[in-house]
Amino acid sequence: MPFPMDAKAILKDHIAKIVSLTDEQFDYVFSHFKQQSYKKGQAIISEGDKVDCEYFVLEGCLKSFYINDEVKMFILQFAMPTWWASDYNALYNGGRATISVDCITDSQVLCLNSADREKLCNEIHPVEHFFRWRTNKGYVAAQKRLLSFMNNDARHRYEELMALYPALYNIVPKQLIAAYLGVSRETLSRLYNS
Amino acid sequence: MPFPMDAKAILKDHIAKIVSLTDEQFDYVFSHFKQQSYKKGQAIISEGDKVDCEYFVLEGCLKSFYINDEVKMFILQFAMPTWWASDYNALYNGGRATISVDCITDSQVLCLNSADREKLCNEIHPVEHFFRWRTNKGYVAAQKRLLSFMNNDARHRYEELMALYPALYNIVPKQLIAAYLGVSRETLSRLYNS
DNA sequence: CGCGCGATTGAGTAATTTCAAATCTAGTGG
DNA sequence: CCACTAGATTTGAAATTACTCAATCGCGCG
Repeated sequence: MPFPMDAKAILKDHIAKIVSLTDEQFDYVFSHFKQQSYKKGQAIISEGDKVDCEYFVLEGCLKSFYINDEVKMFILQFAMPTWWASDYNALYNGGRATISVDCITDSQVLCLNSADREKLCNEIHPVEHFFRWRTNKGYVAAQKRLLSFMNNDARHRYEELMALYPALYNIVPKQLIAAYLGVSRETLSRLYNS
Repeated sequence: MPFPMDAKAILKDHIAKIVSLTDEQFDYVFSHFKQQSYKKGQAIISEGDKVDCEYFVLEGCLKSFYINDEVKMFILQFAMPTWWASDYNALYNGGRATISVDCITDSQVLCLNSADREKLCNEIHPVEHFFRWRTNKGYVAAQKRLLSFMNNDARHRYEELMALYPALYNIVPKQLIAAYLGVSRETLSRLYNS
């Protein structure tokens, strides 16, 4: 995707699905976002970083992940366009990142500072409503995934994931899918060849 | 615990930790809550119910759980005093309950209708802020638990749970702990006797 | 053509589950 | 105070499942 893209329109649409802002309000909100480009493989948040932004994906695909002591990676989230990503624990509690975020493909993001988000939430009630809605969606999704983890085996979770985001199949290497499902890549491979 | 208890003071404290409301505002907010008593084992939300309330625990202990086709139970959350519980998926998306909620011990709760919550969020900006904060906490906690599920074995998760809520050990039967950790009760038993 | 990364396959091992049986514990009624 | 019962917990043994490690395969790109 060589060039521009109306970041503003994309964000505006996204927000308008939930709350209505006047044009001035939206312009003001938008002025707090910074657009950034990243290349495939590039890190956005690395373990140990101070985290003060969250990222809205315009284009491309990010992953947020954790790497344990045995250097095994676990993927918390794939972030596709109009999704948000960050280390929300560090972002809200002010610690250093334990969750990393990087780019699976070349990506365009809008980045919003946490202090700015709080300011906007304070100044414009509908913005606060929007962020409550968004977090709520994330919460419900996380609970669903947790349940699926406890209840379903890896094959079932694999099919669930593919049904939900068919696009992933072509974009992300299978080992990342395995890291999302919480199984070894060998196990995943055996799963869908039988 | 034979008798009263200042429900109002408990909720007021809880909210005041996050946002400040005037006394009139809080009185108004509080007027939308209904206090209810439940006995040990009693159901608050059952699978298939229409869900239109969420519950703030004043006293006692609830669990929210899912039961699968093989009648195996998985616990999403133990709700202790000042925690909130409901089937948030059904509550926000308007479906029937797939998650049930019941009482592990005799309990006192304050119940808030979803329509009322939205009304209050609309009318009083700080209330919306409060609920955003609360949901955010839940979101971060759910992500942490998800990671722990992928990364740690059952023993580790058991120790984590006990470190976080030592009170549970004396209150809830071990099989419920197992249902929370996502292991069989036999495995849990073997875990902490070695 | 051959390198390198990702994906697959095989074999042995470790962890968890299931099913069944034995044990423990708190509360009840005599 | 004791016997009894229901529910909870523990233990054993076999079966299942996923893991690791190692080797092989397949394919795109220089």
